[in-house]
Amino acid sequence: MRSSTKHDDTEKKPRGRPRAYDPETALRQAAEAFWKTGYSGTSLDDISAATGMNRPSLRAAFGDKHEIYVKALNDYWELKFAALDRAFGSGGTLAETLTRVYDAALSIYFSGSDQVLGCFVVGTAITEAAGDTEIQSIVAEGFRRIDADFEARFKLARAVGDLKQGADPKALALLASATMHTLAIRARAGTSRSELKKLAHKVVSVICG
Amino acid sequence: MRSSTKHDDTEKKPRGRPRAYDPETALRQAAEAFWKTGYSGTSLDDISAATGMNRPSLRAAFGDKHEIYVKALNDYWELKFAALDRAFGSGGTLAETLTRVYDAALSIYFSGSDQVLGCFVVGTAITEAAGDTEIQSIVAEGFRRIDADFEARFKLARAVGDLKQGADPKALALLASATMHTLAIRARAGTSRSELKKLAHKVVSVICG
DNA sequence: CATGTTTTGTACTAGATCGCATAAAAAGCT
DNA sequence: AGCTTTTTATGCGATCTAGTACAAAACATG
Repeated sequence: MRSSTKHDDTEKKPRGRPRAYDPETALRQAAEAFWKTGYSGTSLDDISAATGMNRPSLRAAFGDKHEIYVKALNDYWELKFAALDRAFGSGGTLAETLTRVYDAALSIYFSGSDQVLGCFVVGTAITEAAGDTEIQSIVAEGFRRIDADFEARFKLARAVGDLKQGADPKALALLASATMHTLAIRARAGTSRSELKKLAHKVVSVICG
Repeated sequence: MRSSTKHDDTEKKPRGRPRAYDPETALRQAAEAFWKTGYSGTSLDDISAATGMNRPSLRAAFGDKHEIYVKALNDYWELKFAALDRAFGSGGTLAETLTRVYDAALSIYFSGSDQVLGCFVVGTAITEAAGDTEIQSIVAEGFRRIDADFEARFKLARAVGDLKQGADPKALALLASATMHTLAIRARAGTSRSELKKLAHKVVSVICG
């Protein structure tokens, strides 16, 4: 938001003691901790261990536990949207695009360094969403966006003749999103990546065939 | 398991002080507590408050926190399977059956007394599944069974001519399960019941039409 | 009515968890 | 070098959490 995603040499050096840790990577490490054990299952000490920062530094940098989680959640959505945008935007047939989208999702779901963690949102935020309106609305907004992306792609496919005229883009978009949800769930439930790739392939065949 | 689901008058009266709470309803109350706030987010004191039992009684009746949760999880699967079996077994066309199945699922997902809680498994067990092999296998086994139920129903539909010969029952079963998953997720993310009913209707139309 | 049996209710211990207060460290500025 | 600023690091206190020990209560049996 405010500072150096790309280093900006016009910035003056800050006044006091320099930070020992990069905020971006620290947030990502905190997110990984939440990703493994969920919001309630992760203590600030866990996050402290994951980032190498001590608790007062964590608080100064990101706020309390809830704020850290919300930042991690927003960060995850950005990561995911970026990956999906790339998958949606690389051209090709509808089937090719859908396959790329699901591959991109699986790459994230299987990105855990030592375990399979699935989707951060489905795997951790959904649990909190029931009792936390802020998290709930962040989650819902992300889903809306993905639904819209799918729907736009199906409309395009129908216009181009890649999909038959009678097809309902909104209905297909919901099915496409549902497929992403089931991938997220099943990844965390232990289904292997190759199995999920087959699942995605079958779905693409049904939708496009 | 061992005793009175239906009261069994051949049982002798137990020897000591009678239980103040019915184990079955207590377990259901404990499950509702977990359902709201997840495994880690629910303390034994919360469960104690929900059931009216104090902690030593809880432990004597159900074991430690993890055992209580596992019992609640198995109990939920039983409840859900019973509802699905009814929905699958009531005859009618494929479209009618699927609609009944999703209605049954939504009835459970919206059964919370004061909030919408979605699916117990998707909303709470999936979070734990990543780091808990016992929970993971219980979850995975339930999914397998539902997948199989759907597949059997699609095979039947194809045999009866309710579905075109080229249809792939396994692929459709995965789509049908995915739809249930997305209902579970979206319910907890705040989507209204009527909206989800429409979603299910669209999916049924795509699958059957 | 005394005894044994089982459950309930209270209370204590140990450890986890979080927030915060305070000191020490590391830099820039004059 | 001394002062200011910002971060890091340590540690304390209050609360939460889980497990368990122990006494009281409630019942059946003889």
